[in-house]
This record gives sequence, C-alpha cells and structure tokens, in this order.
Amino acid sequence: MPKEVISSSVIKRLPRYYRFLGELIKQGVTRISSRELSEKMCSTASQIRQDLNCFGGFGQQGYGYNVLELHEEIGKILGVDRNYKAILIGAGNLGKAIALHIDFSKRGCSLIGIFDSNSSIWGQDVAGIKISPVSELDSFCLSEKPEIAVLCIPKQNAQQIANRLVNLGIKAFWNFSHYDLRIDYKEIVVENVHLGDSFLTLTYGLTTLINKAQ
Amino acid sequence: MPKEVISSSVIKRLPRYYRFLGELIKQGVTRISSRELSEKMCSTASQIRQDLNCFGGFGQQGYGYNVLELHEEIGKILGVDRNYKAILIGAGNLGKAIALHIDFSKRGCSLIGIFDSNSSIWGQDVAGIKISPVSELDSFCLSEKPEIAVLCIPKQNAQQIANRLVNLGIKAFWNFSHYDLRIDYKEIVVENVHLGDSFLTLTYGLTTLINKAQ
DNA sequence: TTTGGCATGTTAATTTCTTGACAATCACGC
DNA sequence: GCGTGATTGTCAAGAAATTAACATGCCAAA
Repeated sequence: MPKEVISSSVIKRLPRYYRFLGELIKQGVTRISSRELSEKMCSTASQIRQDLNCFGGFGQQGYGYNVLELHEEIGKILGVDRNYKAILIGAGNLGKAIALHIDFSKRGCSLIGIFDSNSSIWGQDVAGIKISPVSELDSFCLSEKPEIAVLCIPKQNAQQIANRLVNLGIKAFWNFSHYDLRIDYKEIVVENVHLGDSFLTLTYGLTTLINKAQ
Repeated sequence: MPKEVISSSVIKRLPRYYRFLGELIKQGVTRISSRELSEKMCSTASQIRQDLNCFGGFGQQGYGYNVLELHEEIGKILGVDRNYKAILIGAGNLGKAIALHIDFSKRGCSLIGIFDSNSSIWGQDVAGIKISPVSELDSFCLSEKPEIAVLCIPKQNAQQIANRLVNLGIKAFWNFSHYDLRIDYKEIVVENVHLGDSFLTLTYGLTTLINKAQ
C-alpha cells in the first residue's frame, strides 16, 4: 500500500539501500531477508521493512526479498532508469573532479555540457566534454533542454546563475557552491552539498572525543 | 544548562549556524534575535534557541545574541580553535580537488601530507604539499602524529587502509571512498560522504516532480 | 500434498524531534 | 532610575520517526 507522502528520512536512506543491493548482486547474492540486510547495513529489520513498504510490498513472506528485483525497483523509484541530461557550471578543481568522479550514466543521467566564465580553460576537455563559455548557456539550454544543473561556482554568483538557469528550464540543482540556494518556484528541486559543513561535524566528533578522554 | 548528550540532529545543524553567523559578521551585523536568524535560515526561532541551549545560554533576554560572540562559541564547540593535523590519501581528481577546495585552516586543521600509491604522481605539488608514496605513511604518521585522515581512495582499499591508519593513531576519518567504513574501535570518528547518494536524492526529487506533473 | 517454520506487511508502542507557550529577565528610552 | 517592550531559556504539547509485536501468508521439505 504505497504512501502518499514519503518522509525525507526515508528518501535519504534509499540511495544507500540501492548501493548495498548493488554490492550484493556483485557478490552473487540472490535473496535476502530484512534481518540479514539490517545486519550488513547497521540498521534495523523493522526500519527496512517500514521504508520499503512506503513504496509497495516488494518482499514475500517466508522468503524475503529478491535482491535483483528490489535493486531494480528502488532504482526506478530513484529515477536511474530515466535519461536525464545534466550540465555543469564552474570547471575549477571541484567541478572537474565531479565531472570525472561521478558516474552519471549509472544514475540515469548524462553529463552533456560544461561551462565556465574563465576564458583560459575554454576548449579544455573534461570527461570527454569541451569546456564552453558561460555566454553559450542560453543557446545550449534552448536546444539541448537539460533538466539538471551542477553548480560548482563561487557563492557570489550562485543565486544569479541559478535564477538564469531556472528561466532556461532547469528543474534540479546539485549545488556545491558554499551558499544555500533559495529558489522561490515550487517545481524546482535543490540538493545543497556543503563539504565544509560535513568536515566540521567530523571535527566536532573529534573534539568531543578528546574532551571526554581528558 | 548544557546537556549531557547532544542529538545528531542538533550537531548536523551547528555548522550551518556557524556559516550563517560568519556571513552576518562580514555584513557588519552585531546582534540578532532567534526570530531574525530563523527567517534568514528558513528555520524556526524555537529550534534555534533549543539547539543553542544544548551547549549553554549564549543569548540575553530582551537583546538577542551577540553575533561575534555566538560565532566564536559555536566555533569552539566545533573545534575550529584547535590545531588538528590532517593527511589525505588518494590524490586522484577528487583528492586533489578536496585538497585545493577545502580551506582546512579556517576549520581548525592543517593539511600536512598527501599520499598516493601511483608512482607517476609522486612529487607533484598539490596545495603546497608534495604527493608522497603510501609506503611512507607509517614513518610520516609516527613523526607527525596527524589525527585526521581524508580518504579519497577506491572502495576496495578503503577498509584496509583505514585499519592501518587506526594503528598509526588516526582518530577521525573523512571518507569519500564509495564504501561505508566500519570501525570497530569506539574512540574513532567517521564521517562518510557519499556524493553519489546525494545525487540520487536529487534525481528522486526530479522524478517525483515529473511524475506528479503528469 | 501437507505441515512447520519463517519472514513479510502492518499496526501499535515507544522514543525522539520539533514546535508552541510563557514566565523570567534584560535592554532601552524617557 | 523606572517602566515598557522585547527576547531569552525552559517546559510542555504535539508531531514525526523508530522500534517492537504479531497475525497472515508463503516457501520448502518430507
């Protein structure tokens, strides 16, 4: 019985299920129970069953879950069977690393364009794509119609570029600029990634650890 | 009245408070109420007060919070006044980008060593540091005693390198390898960063958006 | 084909997190 | 100085998320 609204707690766990199931397939595992999976993932069987049942009954009583089938079902939920088109803005160190490091094709997406304002890197090849000037964004988007933009630009420019991209039809932002994007339109998805914040949660943990030890 | 145990929900919000307060300082703002801050952060005043009071009463009734003072207090909690030493393992695209992109010094940390197993890049300079062979890890750690390791290595090697680093005195892992580290020791902190998972939550949102529109 | 046991789906209980409310207290203007 | 208005710290209520419990139904073995 699929739910109407899925909580963000559940959604944030889905990619991890997907990842672990992918590993299990590689290992040749064909079936798994919620209890077994929970042990591998340091989770609880109850939570796994609860999470999956938000989307439908993928398991069978007395048997468990078919790994291959469940992997595919979660993939569909996440959209890896789609063929989205993404562009990347800002081909500095981080932008290049993202372009080279993330396997977009495994995640239902093709990276089809890379843009930067720095003329000295125009024409450079990154992940098989030539870096283009930002001035070409408009014509490119109008002809290619990408849905996703990856922002790897300084925070000062982020909001302005984002607004421009919304007008060019971008529906989803993967935002690495050190700035929390504010999109007023409801039909736009934003995922802010703050690596600096992540590092600070680590130093918090380390600091607490050291304080406790003393 | 500081709490004994801080929930992870609160901890994950701290770096964001720290970031926004830093921006306010730049803008010359000297005082702010929980209500004003909540509006800027798309949060609630109640949550901000509740969060801060886990660590102590930093505000004043009828006045609000002193921005400079609060920023510094949260900084102390996060450990940015410490002087941790970090090493980075794996100087591929992502490793280099992290080394160049993250301002460790602003976060209570110095990056003091970069290691890779690929001999063709040994000696290369990244962020003012020469890439060293992984074989030198042991002697380096024994003499320099870094506390933090940034892992940007393939998942096959992650667990093995991590175990080795634990024995060399590493207390905290910032892990970018596509693998959830399992550290058995209690006194080790791990922050797993899964960029691929983050991207999939974005495509989930986009997919849901498109499904709804139809 | 039948039976026993196992694992799901689902509901209920518990715990955790968030939001609301308000008394206590401080700043600031007069 | 004094009183008013503002804002905190804190407690209580409400909402959400997690965990536990269990009846139902399916697999697999005999």
